[in-house]
Formats: sequence, C-alpha cells, structure tokens
Amino acid sequence: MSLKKKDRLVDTALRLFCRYGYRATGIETILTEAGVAKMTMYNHFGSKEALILAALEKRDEEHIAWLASETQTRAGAPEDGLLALFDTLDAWFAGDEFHGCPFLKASGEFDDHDDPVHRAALAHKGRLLALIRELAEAAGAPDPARTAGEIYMLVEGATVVAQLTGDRSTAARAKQAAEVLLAAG
Amino acid sequence: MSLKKKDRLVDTALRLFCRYGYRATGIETILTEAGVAKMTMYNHFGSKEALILAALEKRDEEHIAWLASETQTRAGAPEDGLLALFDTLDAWFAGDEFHGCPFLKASGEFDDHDDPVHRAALAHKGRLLALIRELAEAAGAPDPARTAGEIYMLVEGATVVAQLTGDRSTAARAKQAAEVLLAAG
DNA sequence: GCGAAACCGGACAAAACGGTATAGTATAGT
DNA sequence: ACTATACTATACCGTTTTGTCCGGTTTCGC
Repeated sequence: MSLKKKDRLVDTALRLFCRYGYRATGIETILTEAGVAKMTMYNHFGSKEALILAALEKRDEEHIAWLASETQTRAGAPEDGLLALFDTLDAWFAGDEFHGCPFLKASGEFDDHDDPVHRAALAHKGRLLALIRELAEAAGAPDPARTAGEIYMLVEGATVVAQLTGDRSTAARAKQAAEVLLAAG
Repeated sequence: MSLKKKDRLVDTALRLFCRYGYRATGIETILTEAGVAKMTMYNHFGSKEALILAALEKRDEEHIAWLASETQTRAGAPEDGLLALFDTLDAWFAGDEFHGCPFLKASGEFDDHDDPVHRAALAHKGRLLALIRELAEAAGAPDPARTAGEIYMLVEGATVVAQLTGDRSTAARAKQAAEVLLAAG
C-alpha cells in the first residue's frame, strides 16, 4: 500500500524537520528513519521541497483541528474559549515532542516571502488567526478582529518563548496577560 | 590592520545569516561578499560556529544598546518607556534590512539547548527581558517582573509576526495591546 | 496464479559543504 | 633595509548534499 509509506515518510520528515530544522535534516536521514527507499520517496514527492510542503500541509490540518477541539473541550462556556486556548498551548508546550512551532521555524529558514514554504507557513498562521477570531466572536468580544489580533500576538510570543527557554510556565503567564486584555474588552 | 577585516567579516556574516539563515549561508559566500580570503577568516575564527557566535555577540551589544537609547529618546517621561519601546520596534521593523530577529532564527535552527548558539540567543533574550524590566521599574509598575514578562512576550510575538507577514502595522497593534496591559497595572 | 505497480538497495553523479595546506604578497614597526 | 605579521590566491581534502538510474524483489488486484 502506498499510503503507509507515504504517510510514514511525511510523519518522519516532520518530526525530524521540527527537531533539527529543515536544511539541517538530510533526505538520507529521513529515509533511514522511515525505512523507505530513496526512489520511493522521489516517486511520491518530486523534491525535498515537495516533502517539506506535504509535511507542513498535514501538520497544518492536524494542528489547527487539535487546537480547536482541545480548546473546545477545555472551555466550559463559549466565553472561556480564548482563555482555554492557552491551556491547550500549555499542553502542547509540555509535550515531549515540542520543539517550537514548525511553521515559525520554516518561515525563519525560508525568509523569502515568495518562497512556497514561507507561503505555507503564512497560510497556516492565517488559519490560526481565523480560529482565534472565531473564539473571540463566540466569546462575544466587542471588537473580535482587534481582540483576535492581540491574542494571536500573545500566542506567537508564548510559543517562541516556550521554545527558546523551555520554561513550563510560559503558557500560564501568557494566559494571565490574556485575562487582562479580555477584561478590558 | 586586522580589525577592519575582522569587523567586515562579522558584519557581512551577520547580514547574510539574518537574510538567508545560518546553515543556508556558506562560508564561501560570506568571504566573497566581504572580500576576504578564506585563510584570513580561519585565522580569526577557528570555525563557522565561532563566526556565528562572534556575529551574534556583536549584534547582541549593538541591538540592546540601540533599543535602550532609541527608546529613551522617544519616551518623553519615564512612564512612557514601555510604550515607546514599541515605537522603537516599529522603526526596527520598517527598516529595509529587517528579516526578523537573528536570535530567534538562531534558536530555531540550533534547537538543542546545550548548543552554544542557542545559549547565545537565550542570553540575548535575557538581556532584552532585563531591559524591559528596567523600563517597567522606571515607569513605576506595581509588579515590574510580571509586567516585564507580559510585555516581553508581546515584543517577541510582534517580532515574529512582523517577520512572517511583513505587516507594517504590527508594532502599532502590539502597542495597543501593551497600553491595555499597562493600564491594568 | 498472473500481471502490474510499488518498492528496495545500492551505485552513481555533480555540486556544495567546512576546513586545510602552501606559496607568495603587502604592510606595518623598528 | 629587515623582519614579523596580516593577508591573498589557489589548489586540495574528505564529507555531505540533493537527485538519478537500474536490476531485482515484494505485494496487490484481479
């Protein structure tokens, strides 16, 4: 079955990309770890860049869906959605596999705004912002767009700081700041 | 004189690292752009990593000093220091050379917390947090440590978003959020 | 069981990588 | 003028990079 190999390839690639970086991770390493022959990979994906894009695409869907559902189950009432998001972040940061946001890392390594990888990262962040905006609207924020923008920036800040320092209290402290922002409307 | 070559090497290296990434930038490219022979570089710096560290060290001093002085001149009163910081950020983001924070990029590419490059990035961010805390204390914040932590996260978020999207209004929007945070004490 | 498609493993290519060796030139200070 | 030092230019080393080619094997649908 082709899907098994293809999926394992994408999963392994994403894990290694996330941990060691996109340029630092060689094709050979991915192939060895995934247990897949080189030509199999080059038949499924025409290039390393295509594999990167496939990995990011899968991660995009999965991560947004996970954030949404996890936040929804954590939030008791719709008004708590935005704050519950930071509890979800806390769970994310606390995981063993956490090595920062793969999209932020990608945008850092592929700085050119025309680069497909950068565009993929940008698109993901657009979806993240949209999710936050939905949460803001559900919470009945008076200015959802503005609130979402503020919370989003806090989310990115927390993500970066968590990866940089490894501090486990990062999400909780960001949540405190978010409480202040939301209380002010 | 050795200082001229050494300095130009460090400046060129930092500029290219910032734009194309650390791993993506080859030694040869730096040497060509700086107009320096290979052996000259390897006499000054024993390795590429040493050059990276030297570039980050210089950037660390310069950037912290620039942030501090620029913010001080922009702030009318000591109470405005924290808000003026975001005006400084705005000026930084608006520059042609802006390609994100080189330390965030470094920490993304060198994820291992024991890596000297990652440690250098962490140390810089510690100094940035210290600067923000000084501003918070000067502004008479009731809980300077907490306020500084919140503002710092906002700063990192704004920096990342500015690099990712290229949006020129990022710093201004972060400033709006900071106003809310500061008004709440 | 048969044919086709997927897969394997290893050899191979061409370029780029970080780093070294060497031989020779420019430029100081004394 | 002499000498120490900084620097240059080029060739080279071994490794690693992405990507290709190929002959043989496994696996799957029918």
